[in-house]
This record gives sequence, structure tokens and C-alpha cells, in this order.
Amino acid sequence: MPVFIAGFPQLLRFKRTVKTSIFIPTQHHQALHRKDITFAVQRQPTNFKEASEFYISLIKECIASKSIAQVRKIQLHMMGCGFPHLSLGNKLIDAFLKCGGVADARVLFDELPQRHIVVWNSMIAGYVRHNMGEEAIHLYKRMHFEGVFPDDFTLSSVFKVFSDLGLVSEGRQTHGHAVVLGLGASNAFVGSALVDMYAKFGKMRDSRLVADRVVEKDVVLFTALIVGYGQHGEDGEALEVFGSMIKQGVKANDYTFSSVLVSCGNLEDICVGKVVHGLTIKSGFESAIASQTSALTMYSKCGLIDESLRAFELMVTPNLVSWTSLIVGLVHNSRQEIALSKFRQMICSSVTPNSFTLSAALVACSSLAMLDQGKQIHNIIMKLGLDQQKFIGAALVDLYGKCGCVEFARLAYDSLFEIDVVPVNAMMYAYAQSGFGLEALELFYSMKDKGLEPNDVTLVSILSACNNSRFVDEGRRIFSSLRSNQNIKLTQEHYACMVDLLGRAGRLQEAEMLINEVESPDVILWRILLSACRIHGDLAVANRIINRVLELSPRDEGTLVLSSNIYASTGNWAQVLEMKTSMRDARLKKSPAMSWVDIDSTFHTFKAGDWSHPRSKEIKEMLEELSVKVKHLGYVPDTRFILQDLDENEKERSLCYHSERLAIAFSLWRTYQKTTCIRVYKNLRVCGDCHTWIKLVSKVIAREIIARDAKRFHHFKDGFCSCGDYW
DNA sequence: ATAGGGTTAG
Repeated sequence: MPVFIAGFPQLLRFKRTVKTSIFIPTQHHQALHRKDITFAVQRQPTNFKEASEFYISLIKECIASKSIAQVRKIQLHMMGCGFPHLSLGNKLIDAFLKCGGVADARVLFDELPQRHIVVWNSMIAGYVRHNMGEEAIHLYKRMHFEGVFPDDFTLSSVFKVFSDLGLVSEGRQTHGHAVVLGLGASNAFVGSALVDMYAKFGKMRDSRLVADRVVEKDVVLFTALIVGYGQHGEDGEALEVFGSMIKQGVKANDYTFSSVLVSCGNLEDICVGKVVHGLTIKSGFESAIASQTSALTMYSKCGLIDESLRAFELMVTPNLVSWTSLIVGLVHNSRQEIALSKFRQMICSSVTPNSFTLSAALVACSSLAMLDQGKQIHNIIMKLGLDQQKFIGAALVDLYGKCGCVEFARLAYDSLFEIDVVPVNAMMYAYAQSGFGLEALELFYSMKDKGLEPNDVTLVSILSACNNSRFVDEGRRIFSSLRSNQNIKLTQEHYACMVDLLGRAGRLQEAEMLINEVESPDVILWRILLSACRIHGDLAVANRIINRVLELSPRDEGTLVLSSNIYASTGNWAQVLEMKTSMRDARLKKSPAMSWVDIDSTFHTFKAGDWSHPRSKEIKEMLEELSVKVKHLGYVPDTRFILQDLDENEKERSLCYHSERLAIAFSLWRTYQKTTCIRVYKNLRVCGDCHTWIKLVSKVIAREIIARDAKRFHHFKDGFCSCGDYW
């Protein structure tokens, strides 16, 4: 008969120094291994009670150190010593489950000659914790079959399975069973499981009904309800629940605060947000990481990005989610460059980004069209094996589309694992921006076959595609067929596309009628129509609109600039002066035209006639070289595009030094030996004369030039542009 | 003896 009782004092002393495995003695007087909790055998067994107490304390240690191996060793030891280990079966099962050994637990479970309700509950809860809902349900059914009635413990686990697996009718049915058993809302555990389940099903009314029926509501139940409201966009309701919870004297904890702060952020309610944040600190959850993270998000959603940065600085050890929230917040507040530098810092502090972080970083790159940096992030994504993730896939399509790399966008699109409407929209928009109208239409019409419903963004994308490819009738047809679609809420953006489409095609009247359909139309719509008037030289309509718009908003910068340009292009210098005076009076400054190129991840920006770049000499030489060559191809400067009252010579010289030309010349100088394409970005539209000039330059240098202006991409190649001179 | 709620996205 083996000896099995150990000396507890030694055991405790040794386990304090280490926390790893249990060494099983083969002899009665074994050496004590430094790195093991050891069965130091000192005396003969006394009784069963003492032995089981000993094993129970060992099992407790195992749970704390989360080691399956140790639990197995205890089990073996019990068997080796002839201790009836099944008498501690529920303890062992629990220990296995808490250390991740679900299979071991199940073996023991099946071996038990009779199973107490507690064992069933432990096993079911274990399956739920390990995301093995199917098994949990299976066991739950078998339990009935064996005549064991579920209790409140069982039910709270089972409701969680239904909510995890989205089994609505099963959940309802079991709720019914619970009521029959008298456990409907008997305690806060069952109650919060039900509240959470209905909330996850999106059935907030049912969730609320259950919550109201629970007599002894606790903080978990309230939090589940608050989260439910928050996740279904009912943040106001969430705050009300929080208020009534406080009123009832239930103390909020870090879980509650983080959820409530999220709701404040969603409501962009900085006043309540600040109060709740103060309360969080007062309640002692100042350094609870999730609450801190939610506070950070709340500030960034309210536009207080500095406050958000400060919240981040206060974190001692920011985790992945905190870093991600910070980066997301920065991107949403147009601080893309800081966002990317934080992203780099995060990687340096060895926090591995996940798909949330990476998609935010991609958005940062795509909104500034930073192709090189975007590609670097794409590399990280490949290394982490996250390229199949759906949000990442969509963000990649978006990135390459926004950088004008239609082929890459298509590659990313084709390698998507599952298609939903977002990447289709992104791909369509990529086509739209580069003027591939037919491809965009093809994608649009293929949505039906894929079972995808178009949404608001789809409509913007396809209308932009039609707009940029001058598909007037097609655009009109799509607009009228989708304008009454339940799924689509028409915004001014949709009208803007249509007004531009019609206006540029010369249907000024139709465009104006469309604007009049809009309830309180934005100035932007009128501005678009104005610029159509300018293209078609309709000064009469233009005058009417200018007066109307300036009556509505006399200080609108865009309108004043555009009007001044219209008057300048028709030689009405007196009116130009009037517009400029209005601008000066309103203290408005025209935002200067600017172009930039990204060379080796460094931006070089240029303004017209600006020679402050350290390589100005080379740029000038390059421009002169190009000037000679393009003149050979028949280039004649078109000074109609100069909207200043200058003489012809001055106008010509002014054209030569438009910002996009400086940028192209610089890029060409830096990459002279290469054959890759030149990419240039401009904040405003490319003028007609530069457009002609760039077409010719692309022929002279036999390289593709991709230019993104405020509205679209122009792919210049061999003397032609993808926009077909319509933009 | 066994149980419940949270922070980040295209």
C-alpha cells in the first residue's frame, strides 16, 4: 500500500519559491527538487479526510497556476496511492476545466458513477468558457434525459450558449422552461444571462422586460443592459439605465464605467462624458485599463484629441486595445501622421497589432494616399497572416484604390475570402476615381448575383463612376431606381454626384431642378452647379446662382473663389475685385494650390512659383528641358487658365510654374533612371493647361504619370489621359 | 462545491 500523505509545511515553503510542476516521488524519502512542489513524505497516512484536504489544497494551487500537467500529476498520484480519486471528481473536473483541459475533464466526467448537479453545471460551464457551445447543449439535453433538473447555475450557462450561437428560438424556449421551473428571474445571475442573451439577439424590449422583473438587481445585470442599449445605438437609453442604477444605490464598477463612457462617446456628449469620467476616477477605477480606454475613445469621438492623447499618456501599460483606440481616434480626427507614428511606437514597444489596429493604420495611409507606407503595412499584415481577415481585405482594396493602383486594388479584391458590400463599394469607388466606368458598372450589376444589397455608399460610388465616365443616362437611371430604396438614405452627397453629372454634361436646368428638390440644400450643391456654369460659359445662370448663394451664406469661401474665377475667365475684372474684397472683409484666404510627391516615404510639397525647395535649381533645369521637348510636340500654353489680370508673357510664365509641374519635375529628377510611374497629388483640380502639358510629358519621358487631384485620378500615358479630357 | 457583464474596425 503506497504512502501518500505529505508534510504540508515543506510543501508550502517550496511552492512559494516556484509554481511549476508537481514532482511525483518514486521512493518514500525522495530529495526535494528545487523547482517542484513536492510530495514530501514524512509520515504514514492518517485518514481519508486529511488526504482529501491535502489534495484539495494542491488542486487549488494548480488552478492558480493554470497548469493541466500539474492537475494530471495530482490525479495520477491519487490513483497511485489508491486514493479514491473519483470522490474528488468534481474538484478535478473543475481544475481541468479552469486549466484548459476540457478533454481530460470530460473523461473524468464520463467515469463518474453518479453525477451530482454541480458536476453537470461545471462541465457545461466549462464547455461554454471554451467556446464549445454545441457540446454544452448536448450535455444539457443529456442531463434532462438522465432525469437531472437544471438549476439557476445551469441556466445561466446555457443562456450564454444561446446568445453566443445566436439561437434565438432555442433561447426563448429555454427561457420558458426556466419560468416553468420557477427560475425565470429568480436571481441576478439568471437575470443577467437572460438580459445579455436578448440584448445580443437585438431584442432590447425583451431584455428590458426581463431586467425589470428581477427583484435584486446587481451591477452585472445593469451593466448587461447598458451594454445592450449601447451596442444597438440606444446610447441615451444606456445613460438612463446608468442613472437609475446609481439612484438605486448599486455601485458601478470598471465594467460599467467603460460601457457608459462608450455611450457618452457615441452621443458625442462631452458634458456627461466628463462627469462620468470624473466619477470613474472618484470610484477608484482610474487605472482600470478598459475604463481608461473608453475614456480615451470618448474624448476622441467628441473631437478632443489632445484630451485623448493625455488619457493615453496616463496609462501605465497600455494594452493592444488602448493603442488601437488611440490610433483609431487619431485617424478619425485627421491626424494620420501622428496615428502612424503611434503605430510605429506601438510595434517598438512589442505590442503586436491585430486586425483592428492594422485596418486603422491602412485607413490612415489611404486617406493621405501614402502608397509606400501602406505597402509596408501590407507586408506586416502578410507576416502576421491576417490578409484573409475581412476588414483588412476591404481596407486594402480601399488603400490601393485611393492611391490610384486599380490593378492592386483588384488583386486585393479578388483574394478576399468572403465578399460583402463594403469591399465591393471600395472597389467600385476605386474604379470610379480612376475613370473605369464600365468596370464599375459591371461590378454594380453583379451585386445582385452575389446577393448583396446596395447601400448609401454603393450609390455614391456608382454615381461617381458614372459621373467621371460621363455615363449620364446610366447614372440617371440608377439614381431614380435606387432613390426610393429602403436600404438607402439619400444624402446631399448623392445629389452632389447627380448635380455634377448633369451639370458637366450641360444639363444645367435639370441639375438646378434637382437641387430644388433637396430640403435646405448645402452650398456645396450650388457650388457644383456654378462650376458647371463656368465650364459651359453660362454667365447668366451663374450670376443668378451667385446672388442666391451669397444671400444665403455671404461668407462662403468656395463660392467667392469660384465666382471670382468665373468673372476672371470672362474678363469681368470689376466683379473679380468685388469678390476679392468680400473675401478680404470676411477674412477669408483662398487655400493655396499645393502638390506633393512621396519619395522614399518622404513628402515633398510644392506651391506654385515656390522655389524654396533645396533642389530648386535642378527642378528649374528639368522644367526647361521638358519645355523644349513638349514644344516640339506642339505644346502651346493656354493662358485662359490664368485667372489673374496679367499680361500674356506673365501669364505664360505663371503657367510654367504651377505646383504640379514643380512636383513632377522634382520627381522626375529624383527617379531619372527609373521606368516606374510618377505619382503626384494635388489638393485642388488640375488646370486644363497643366493637363495638356502632363499628357505631353508622359509621352516625352515614356513613363506613366498618375496624378490625383481633388476629385479623381488621371493616368497619363503616351500622350493620353484616362479621363479622356473630361473631368 | 458549480455561474453572469466590458474597451478597438473596413
